[in-house]
Amino acid sequence: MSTLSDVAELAGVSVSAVSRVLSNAPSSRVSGATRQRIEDAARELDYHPNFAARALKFARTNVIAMIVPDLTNAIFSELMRGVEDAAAELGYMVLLARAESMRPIAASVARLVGEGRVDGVLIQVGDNISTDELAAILEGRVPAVIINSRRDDHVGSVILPDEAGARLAVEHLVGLGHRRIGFVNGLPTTDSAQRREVGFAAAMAAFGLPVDQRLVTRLGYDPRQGRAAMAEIDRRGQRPTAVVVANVNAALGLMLEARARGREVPADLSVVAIHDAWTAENAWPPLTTVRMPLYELGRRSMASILERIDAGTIEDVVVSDPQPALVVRKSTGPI
Amino acid sequence: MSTLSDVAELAGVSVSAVSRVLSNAPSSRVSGATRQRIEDAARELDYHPNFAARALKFARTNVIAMIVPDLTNAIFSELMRGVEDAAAELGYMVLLARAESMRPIAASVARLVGEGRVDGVLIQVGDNISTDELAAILEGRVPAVIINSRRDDHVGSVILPDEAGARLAVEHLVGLGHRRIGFVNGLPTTDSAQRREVGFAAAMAAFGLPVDQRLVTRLGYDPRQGRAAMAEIDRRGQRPTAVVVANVNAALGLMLEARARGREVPADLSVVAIHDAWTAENAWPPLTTVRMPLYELGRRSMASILERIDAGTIEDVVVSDPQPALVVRKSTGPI
DNA sequence: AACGTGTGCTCAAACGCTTGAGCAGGTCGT
DNA sequence: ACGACCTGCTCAAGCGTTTGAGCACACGTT
Repeated sequence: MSTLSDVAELAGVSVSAVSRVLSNAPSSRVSGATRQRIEDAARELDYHPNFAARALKFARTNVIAMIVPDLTNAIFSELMRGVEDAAAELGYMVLLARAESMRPIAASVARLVGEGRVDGVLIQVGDNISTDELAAILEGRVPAVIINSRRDDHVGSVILPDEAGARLAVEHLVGLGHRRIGFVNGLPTTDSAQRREVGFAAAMAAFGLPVDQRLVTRLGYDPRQGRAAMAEIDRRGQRPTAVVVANVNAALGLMLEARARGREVPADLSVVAIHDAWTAENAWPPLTTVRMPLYELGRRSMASILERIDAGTIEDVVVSDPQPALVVRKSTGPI
Repeated sequence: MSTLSDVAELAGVSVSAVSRVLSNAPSSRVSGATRQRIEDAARELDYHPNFAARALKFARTNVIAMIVPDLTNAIFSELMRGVEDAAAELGYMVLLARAESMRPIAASVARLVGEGRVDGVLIQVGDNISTDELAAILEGRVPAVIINSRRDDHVGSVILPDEAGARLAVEHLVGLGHRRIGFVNGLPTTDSAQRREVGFAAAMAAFGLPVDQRLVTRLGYDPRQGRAAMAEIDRRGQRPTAVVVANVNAALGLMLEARARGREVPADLSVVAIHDAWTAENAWPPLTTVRMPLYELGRRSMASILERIDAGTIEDVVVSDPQPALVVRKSTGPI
């Protein structure tokens, strides 16, 4: 790793000259000849500006942290792809941090920002932490954007059109003739779960269908909790002809449990999940889903945190381009 | 973000005193009283040592980069968990970089290390790049460890006991009475695929069973390629009673295609895959797998890169603790 | 009284980079 | 012929840390 002064020495000029040439400053005022010598020297020594030195000088690292509840979630990879692509285009890098519970989140965020390792944080909250707690932790002191959870506060957010997604799922099922439709949701404390439930209820109401609370569970987004939801609905002695599941992962578990209980999908039970992932098309039966713009969610989040950092703007965004779209596979059928 | 001199001012001492106290240097020689004042001041100002300044001083960032072919792979999350846990314990952070093809790998590694952003890189190679190419890129100049691919060269590696894993799968199937056993492998250029095939062949030989090349495909590790493998074996007019699939993801696709072709798993075809993941237990039928120590692979990789950085040691490690273990679910049955 | 020896601090340089200020020499206008 | 101005550079400070060297004072010894 060669430094500016190595290059300066080789080119026979001062470090300032080299710095100005290599970062082609507007007011460089360097002759063509020296410019050439400097560029040659830099190339010969394979010069790369030292990251730490620039970070120290500018109090800017061009790194943002992405904090996620778990890596297992099939949704994460698509989201992350969006974040990374946008970051790359804007000259940023992404530091990934996993945080299972709230305490590590508080600790990591404090360290990351306190030490000046990152310029800002992107936080994808899961079931594990409420938005209120989170906001309390951040207290608006650190540039942060919350993904998938809204918070009209001193911290920005970017979310998906969850109501619309849920509505699409209901419309599909109703179109197939279903009327006894269940809803398998995430934890009721989760912001996105709340919005999806609102969307579900609104869509049902629009069709003049009642929401039977015995067909509604709020156990969580994971496969295991999807299984539990199926078991719970069964235990209540209920037989919906179709269910909207708020998350692909939960839907996978739910289908498994349905089968274990002798119920065929879609013959006995139609299943449509919100969020699409590669696991959906490789499930059996291949899962009908509502594809949400996760990639764009990632991109938009990155844009939003940079806005926050550069301009101080705090915004709450809903990413609805492209619109949520129904992906019909084999897990839904006519009644 | 307060600095050392802020603390020094508040405590009424010099920055050096503060530095020595807060990094509790062995030769501090500070009175109890000033030590107390300094610590109080630091707490009051919520002082955190600036990362960039330390990095500049020590030419060390305590960050390592993890480069992966794609985030979608269910295997990745377990591996990453191991890497992160080990990193956290050792005071390191992980910078995640995705790299679809070779060129970005070369570019990112060069930048990351050249700019001194990271102290070393962990590279999980996929089907997309050969180990030879990779080694050429690195040329031993950057501290790197390759995961899942061996390379007895100027670059370290840490891999899994792939032969043993494949053997376990074969033993399970033979124990169930199968004799016409197929092998659905990753691309033949992939190092791990080669080892798994060696293990498969050796195990078959140990049982006195022939390896019928018409039952062997080498199409890739992805679900899509698993589907293609099933189709290909069918096209060859072959009917194995069981297959060993070199990767869970491919196995999922293969089961889907088998069903599409009217073959029941496990009644008509037993399927066992190498690598366990949450997708395996949520598949239908739940997939029998050979669980490999992926978490430990991650941990060991982190340990290995730090060895490389600190001591310069270049090692080639096989992670076999815990041993590969058969996880019997519902995709395999007696003939 | 002079001297060594701790003790408890401070000084200042260095890590690699950026950037406002300054300086020598040439060119131009009057 | 003399100031004004441009051109092409260099100087030096500063970002926040660490750390060897140094300094003032107190204490115990001869």
